[in-house]
Amino acid sequence: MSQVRLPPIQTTARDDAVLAALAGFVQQEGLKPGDKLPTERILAERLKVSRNTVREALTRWEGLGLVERLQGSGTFLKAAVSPHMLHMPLTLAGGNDFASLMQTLEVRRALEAEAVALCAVRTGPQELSFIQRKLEVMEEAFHSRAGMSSEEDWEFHQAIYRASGNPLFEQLIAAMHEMFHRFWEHPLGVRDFGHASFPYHRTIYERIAARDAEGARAEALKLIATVEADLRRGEAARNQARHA
Amino acid sequence: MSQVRLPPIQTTARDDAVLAALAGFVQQEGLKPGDKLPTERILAERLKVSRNTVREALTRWEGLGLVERLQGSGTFLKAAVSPHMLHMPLTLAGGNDFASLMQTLEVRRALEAEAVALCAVRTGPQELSFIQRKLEVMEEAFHSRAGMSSEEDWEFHQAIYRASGNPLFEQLIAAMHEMFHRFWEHPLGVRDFGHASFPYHRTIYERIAARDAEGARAEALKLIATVEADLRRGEAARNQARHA
DNA sequence: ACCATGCAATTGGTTGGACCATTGATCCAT
DNA sequence: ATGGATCAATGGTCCAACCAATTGCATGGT
Repeated sequence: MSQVRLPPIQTTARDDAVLAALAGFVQQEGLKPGDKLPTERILAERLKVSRNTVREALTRWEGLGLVERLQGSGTFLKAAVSPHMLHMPLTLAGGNDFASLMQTLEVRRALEAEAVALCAVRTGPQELSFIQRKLEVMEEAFHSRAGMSSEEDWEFHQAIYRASGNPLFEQLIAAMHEMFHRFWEHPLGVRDFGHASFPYHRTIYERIAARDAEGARAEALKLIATVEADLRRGEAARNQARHA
Repeated sequence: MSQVRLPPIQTTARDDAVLAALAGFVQQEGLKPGDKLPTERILAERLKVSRNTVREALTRWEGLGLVERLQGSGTFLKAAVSPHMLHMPLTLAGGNDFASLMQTLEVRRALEAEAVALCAVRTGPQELSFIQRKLEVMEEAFHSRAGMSSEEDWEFHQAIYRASGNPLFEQLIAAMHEMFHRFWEHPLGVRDFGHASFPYHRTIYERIAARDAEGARAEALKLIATVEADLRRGEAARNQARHA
């Protein structure tokens, strides 16, 4: 690495200064996600900068998902924020075709298997009961709504990722989830999608509760396999329809 | 899913509209990274919006690393941009370098194991010989420079991800790699870092060449384990020094 | 008392215009 | 031809006003 890291001195970095100050304020004030932070006008006045500058800074935080702005209401913290944090913007070029869907699923398989295993090792009793509650909600929704439980399903998985002790898993799989749903908006011909995966949610939970990391990983892999099979089944049906 | 996907009509989404229009422009014009895009003033005029609005939109892209703004010079494309892409800013709560490094490493373990296994199944003879060449370059660099071969090391791994047939793996692990190196800038006490992982590069290659997916996965896990051990060793030494 | 309607203050979103700071090219004197 | 000064282009900041959505309060009807 011959290129010594000498960033050119920045005589003008008001945005960063604003964000740094705001991060310090948040920490000092002990603000948590959901709390409201000061008005743009107040920030501008206090920091002795233009409201425009404040807005550009907040726009950056909004883009990073750290903050949510509601017109007429205020700006609210959306995630924990600390003075020293690292942002790694990731842009994925996802297509809306079968191949892209399979690719996101492959990544999900890799991440989910590891997250579930970590969860089995690390989760505490409190998080475990939280996961259990999500599981029960999901199972009830499944039975009462004849298999449509994708929202509760997702919350169950999220609870697991959160209990893995590594926030990166939650963020990455959320990205995969969103890519998946780009395609999912308009139902794509696979009826009863997700039915086959249903029983594995409980088996995964049981393996986690038993602290059986490898068992949990195996069950997660089975779950992903059923989703993959559903996907292939739908694709085959679609190809057949097209050739008819 | 009781919550039907009905996004509230947005009477005000000028920023997004600007970015959508700009993304379309970039694609239509065939602009590539490094190219300069229109002036803020021109964009404001053409899109019939205020320059401030254009600026807020570009600020979002800048925050996502898609664009670079140089005062006095212009705004330049920094990454490929297409109308349909997913932005997922990853945020790592800093403050504790060691914890952050371990978190990126856990994700890398999940992804690398799967990528290596997929590679063993899918790679063709041409990609295989490419990987072999990267391996030999890396081994020579290792021997001639007394263990410093991080650049060639990385290229070897990249070749494998590329041969996995799933571009998402390459993008995601590249993100992990960059995060890892953000902390790595200032060497943090672990001398001979990476020495222990050296032999596993060849064993991974051999398992891939033998089309042994599970064997390759096992070797990759061993490699990650050595890196993790190095990391823990350095952390322990640092803690000891602090308590002295 | 209770509830609904509507007014008014608050707050983020947008606009237009001005000026500053940096960059890069152009032009001029040597 | 070279070196330096000048100037236009461009992003960065500021200001003051207005628009649009939200919220809460006050007023009035039941």
